[in-house]
Amino acid sequence: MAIEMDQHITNAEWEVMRVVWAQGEVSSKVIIEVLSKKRGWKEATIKTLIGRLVNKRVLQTKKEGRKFIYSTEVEEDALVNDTLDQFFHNVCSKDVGQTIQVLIEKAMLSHEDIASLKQALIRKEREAYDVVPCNCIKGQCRCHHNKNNEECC
Amino acid sequence: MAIEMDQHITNAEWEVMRVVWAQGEVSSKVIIEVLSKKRGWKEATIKTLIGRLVNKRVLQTKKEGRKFIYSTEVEEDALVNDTLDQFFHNVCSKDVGQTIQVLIEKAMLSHEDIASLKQALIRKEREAYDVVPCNCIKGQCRCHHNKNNEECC
DNA sequence: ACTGTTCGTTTACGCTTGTAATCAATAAAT
DNA sequence: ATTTATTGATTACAAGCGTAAACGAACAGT
Repeated sequence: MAIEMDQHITNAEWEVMRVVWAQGEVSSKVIIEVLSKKRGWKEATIKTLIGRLVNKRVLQTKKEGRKFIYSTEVEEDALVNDTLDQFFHNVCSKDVGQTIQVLIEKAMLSHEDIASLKQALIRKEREAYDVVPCNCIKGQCRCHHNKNNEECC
Repeated sequence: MAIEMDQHITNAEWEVMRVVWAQGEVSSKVIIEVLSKKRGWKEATIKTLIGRLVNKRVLQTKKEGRKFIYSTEVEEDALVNDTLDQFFHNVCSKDVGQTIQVLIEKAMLSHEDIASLKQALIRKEREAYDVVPCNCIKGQCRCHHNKNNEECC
């Protein structure tokens, strides 16, 4: 990721970011058109969101006449991956495999996706565990081996 | 999932939930022990979080003397999956495969996990797309085929 | 030159969240 | 019986968030 993404992007802000990612360089006008239609937000609301993203330096601005063109250095896939990483802190490492499986089952995947995922799994085999070590602390995980270890379970 | 999970669980609340999921039936005392150690939270803070979860009816209570035993009907995997589902609304369906791949690459997986994921992929092949249809609206996605369609791209 | 429109900025406001202190009721200890 | 500890409930409070109106400067149209 190009920028220190300690920034938290809220749900409403994601909508704005998606427009910026889609368009690359974009005026507030366009963002407002897209989102007022999609979400029924008032112009003012969308302006607020843009303003907040600029404050957080997630959006860059370039003056063009009296108005601004917005863009971002934050890459979409980087932010998606970071956000998911964050979330997976809430899940025991032993359960991640199962969780990914549910994702696969629910996703719409192409043949190409599937081939690529299979390849990834094959590569993964080289570093696979017999049993994935649990990363939970004692008291926060059901697995209860290793009871005397601070690092659960 | 056993209960209508329109409920939003905040990050801080997840910590409490993980204790409840780990223990099944648990007193505030234990929750406080675990989380004050893990997060350095004050007793009062953790009580607030428990109280909020009870208000949201995410936690059930059973009186035992003057104190309560807490439990939940919300299942961990259901909540994890719901939350991920939610999040994936922010991602173009065409990109989900790639996103899952990054998850796989970063995850710790067992041989068993991998075998199971492979199976899931094989099953998935039967309903695989040649090209995954994009579910974004116009203006929020880079893929620009089908320009005249409201449902992008 | 005036007027309406556009667009960024400022202000608003109630709700949620993280973090906690205080209070009140009860139980335990002396 | 009085004191102390436990524990749930109430109150607090600043920051973040969703949603938006109002303001002011600059532009566009006439």
